[in-house]
Amino acid sequence: MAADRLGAQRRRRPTRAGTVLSHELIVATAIRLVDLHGSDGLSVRRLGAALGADPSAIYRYFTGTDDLVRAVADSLIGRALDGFVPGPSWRAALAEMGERIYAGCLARPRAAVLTAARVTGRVHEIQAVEVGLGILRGAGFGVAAASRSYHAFIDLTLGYAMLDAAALALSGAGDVAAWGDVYAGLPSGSHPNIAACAGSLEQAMSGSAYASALGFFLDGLTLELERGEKVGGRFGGPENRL
Amino acid sequence: MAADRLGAQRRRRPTRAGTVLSHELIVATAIRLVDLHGSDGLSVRRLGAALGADPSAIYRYFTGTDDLVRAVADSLIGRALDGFVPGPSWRAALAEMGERIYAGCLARPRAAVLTAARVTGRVHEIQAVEVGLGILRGAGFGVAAASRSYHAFIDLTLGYAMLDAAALALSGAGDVAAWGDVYAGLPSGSHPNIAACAGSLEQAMSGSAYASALGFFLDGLTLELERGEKVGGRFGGPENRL
DNA sequence: GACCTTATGACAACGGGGTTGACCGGACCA
DNA sequence: TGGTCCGGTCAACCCCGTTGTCATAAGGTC
Repeated sequence: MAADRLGAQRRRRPTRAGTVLSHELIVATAIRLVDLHGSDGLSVRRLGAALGADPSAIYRYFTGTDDLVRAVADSLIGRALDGFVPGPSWRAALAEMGERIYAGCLARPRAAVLTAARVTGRVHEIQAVEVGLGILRGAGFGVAAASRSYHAFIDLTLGYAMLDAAALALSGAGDVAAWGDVYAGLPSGSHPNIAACAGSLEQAMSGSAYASALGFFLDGLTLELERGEKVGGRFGGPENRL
Repeated sequence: MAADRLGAQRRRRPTRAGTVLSHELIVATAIRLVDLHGSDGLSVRRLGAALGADPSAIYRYFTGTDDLVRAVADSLIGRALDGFVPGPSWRAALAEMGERIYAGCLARPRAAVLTAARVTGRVHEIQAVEVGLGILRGAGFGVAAASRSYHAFIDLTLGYAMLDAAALALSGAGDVAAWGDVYAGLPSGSHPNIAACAGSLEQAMSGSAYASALGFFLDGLTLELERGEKVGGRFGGPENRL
């Protein structure tokens, strides 16, 4: 009986602590919790406490943890792309869309780790797919090529976002410290290349490679588009390489 | 007291059930567990049961769940790159390395989801970094460029691997079903692009975009290398774009 | 306002999880 | 033979997700 998201619920009784629950409030509180205590810090019980409500009340709004996480993911997508309207250049539009999503993930790394790999199937994600496909189709890709290109694009973005977010989220907690601690002191005898790169390795690993990877990717798309236009006109056949 | 990985432990007492524990056995059993019951199926208690040992015995070998997961991750890296020797062509070598890691992740998607974002700081990962840097430096990249390129390369690979593994691991469990269920039936009025791409979207989303993305990436690296060689000789300055 | 319906919050309980400290037995060395 | 200590076991701690049941206030109807 939980989580019918159609139509705002009509009867809202304040919690014992006085707060009035809603999907939005719960999701927002969950995001705050994750930001604060890390991705492990999100638990139904803690969320209930943070809301001033009994944990089980959450099950009136979401079918379970999974459903809640998906709602969180969708909310983050919405925030990242809020107010985004693609300009005339498909390349610039795609670049901005990617940068926005990437930046949104890095802004809340702990939440991104939790959500970046999820398919939400909700409004904001659907909207993003719609806009992304529109950009690509407007550029001249056919439906098959646009679908595949969008997939490659969004996975590229989310992949880098998740890895960089994970590195950021775990900063100092052990994982990333390894780049400084473990890799810095390896002897050049057994690991000549690591030793040679010692200084720049840690710096490179803590930075982001998304921007350049996205550039390469867009270059590839551009090339493919030109090739497709030369061969098959505006709607490249489905047999394009990508 | 736990988990001094230096030197094989000398005193091994068989478990009540008769098995003789070791780091390797525990890691292998953990991988088997994850493959079987999914990433949530790995628990210290279940692992203990599967080993025929008390759960707490595991803490004699690993400091905690995190340490164990890192060991699992490193073991998977080792398997993926076992016997890999880069050939003379840096591009082919990097491509094979990427494909191996990617394939290794997809072969055990449930384990990959758990481990792909982790920095293990252990032997196999170190070996992989050493080899990868060697390939790039052999191609002519300077230390800074090689470090950055390796980062971009490995994140590209792991990012796609993790997303595709997640999609595979959750097949039928809700996430991926969304592409068929939610996106297939959207009206063309409100979502014209999704509706137009309906057929190819689901297909595109279930497939992999890694191969083409890797191709784009290698094209970009090649271009950058040529440009660097034209400008600064064999060792391009650290100010290269990537 | 009285009354019924029902949405929704609270409570208690279930099984399972990670982790720890105490215990202890047997393996190794002298 | 005896001491040391590695490493397996046990019991217990507190946290977790989830569910079934109950209680109560919101909202509509008359």
